[in-house]
Amino acid sequence: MKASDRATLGRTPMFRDVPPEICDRLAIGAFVQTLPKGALLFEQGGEAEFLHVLLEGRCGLVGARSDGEECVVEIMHAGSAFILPAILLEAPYLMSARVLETSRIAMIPAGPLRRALDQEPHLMRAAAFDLARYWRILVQQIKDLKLRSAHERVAAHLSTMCRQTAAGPAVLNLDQEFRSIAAKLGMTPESWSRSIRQLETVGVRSAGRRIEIEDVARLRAFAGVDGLQ
Amino acid sequence: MKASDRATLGRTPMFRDVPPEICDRLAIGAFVQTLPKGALLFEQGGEAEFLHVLLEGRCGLVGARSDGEECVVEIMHAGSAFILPAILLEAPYLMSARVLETSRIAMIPAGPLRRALDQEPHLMRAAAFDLARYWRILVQQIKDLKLRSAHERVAAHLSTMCRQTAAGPAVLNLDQEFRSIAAKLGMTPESWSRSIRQLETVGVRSAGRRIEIEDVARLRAFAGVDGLQ
DNA sequence: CATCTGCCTTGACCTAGATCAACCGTCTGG
DNA sequence: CCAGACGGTTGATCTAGGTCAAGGCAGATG
Repeated sequence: MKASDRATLGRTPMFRDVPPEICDRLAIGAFVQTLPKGALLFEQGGEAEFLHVLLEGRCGLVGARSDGEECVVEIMHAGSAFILPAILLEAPYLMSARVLETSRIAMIPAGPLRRALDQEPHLMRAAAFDLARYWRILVQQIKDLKLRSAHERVAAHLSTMCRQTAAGPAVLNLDQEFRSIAAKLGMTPESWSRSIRQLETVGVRSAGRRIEIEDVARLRAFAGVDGLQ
Repeated sequence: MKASDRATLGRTPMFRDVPPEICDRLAIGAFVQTLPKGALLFEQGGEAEFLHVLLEGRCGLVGARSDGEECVVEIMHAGSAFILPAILLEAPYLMSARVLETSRIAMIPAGPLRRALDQEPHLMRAAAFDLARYWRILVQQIKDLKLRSAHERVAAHLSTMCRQTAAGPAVLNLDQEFRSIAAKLGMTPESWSRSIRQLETVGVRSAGRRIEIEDVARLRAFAGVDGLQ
């Protein structure tokens, strides 16, 4: 593992508060993979052999049915560690992971990680906090699916995309494929397209990947955002 | 806290593997509440002041929109601890909790718990494992919502209700209100009713709260259960 | 015993969003 | 330069499941 990768790892939410010497120890046993778009990182039902830390790029966690139907459960961005629960519980993966755009991924072997977790309270603490953060993200997503319409989910997504802006105008440059965003939001690309259209009524103007928002507060109000996310 | 409650607490998944003396310390600062059906345990957006451990009964975790619309995210059964993430992160509740049937709940103050977590690796470890288990439950639920139809979710629910039976016939006696189950499964009571009806085609016979299943394996196949839950 | 209230079921209807199909830019490789 | 391939848009249609309204039934209450 290169020094620059080691540094990136140390800035990750999961490892940020872990003493450097523990990180170093884990980094020694780890390696970094660069994978192209479309690569399958691991498969639902498989044994968890590595903690994956996304240094750069984007990956999708997708659930599959027995009949081959798939859905995107979550999209991981640079800095995210997955899939810790499977490692802790020594349980098979609940989802597959697919690379959405060329990614650099640190692979930390499960065995040494489990041992380090048991020996280093700091690391276990970091793991617990990381899990707690993800728990909230998942809960938020369930709330989204259960009590927001597709239009509202799109509005909520856009407004979290510009979370630094409290109110007033904003401009977004969406770099993800629309199909991935749509899948994450639990809708088809067609519906995403129509929703973007629909949002013109609350001051959202779109031109390709560039999206102009007249007033973020207005968009938030439409989405029914509760300030908890 | 009564001795019997203390014993129940010690059999909980969260506290099972925690050394008794640590449990005792927490139990001293804790108290037990008995609440009737309908009581509001805590409210979305509020500050997390207690870890709640459900000793007996059932509670629903419900998310709310700003306009008052609500949805059930999860139903907690006896033995479950909630809501740990809010306590760890000192973040406001993402959901409200409502008592679904008369419940006894151990209330463990957040401050002492946080301190104990930081001092006792065993406790932090137990917390991490508990969070990991819940993470998987939530992921499973998202997969359910995104790639199963209402009928299939009902089938899946029934088949997990009789998870001790691998195949062959089974009889269930559902003691929860149907409306709660329906809400948890993300559908209306009417749809639940119709789904139960529909499942007659795969050998499910229902009479009030008693449900007979001709062949659990057949039901599982219909639900597309993947053996991971 | 009669009434009421809450839970469940059933039927008729409606709508959000999926599906299917055609089409349009843009980018890539020959 | 042209031919695909790919990602996105748009329109037409279909359907799962929500909504609304009307009972039915059982347990609580007078």
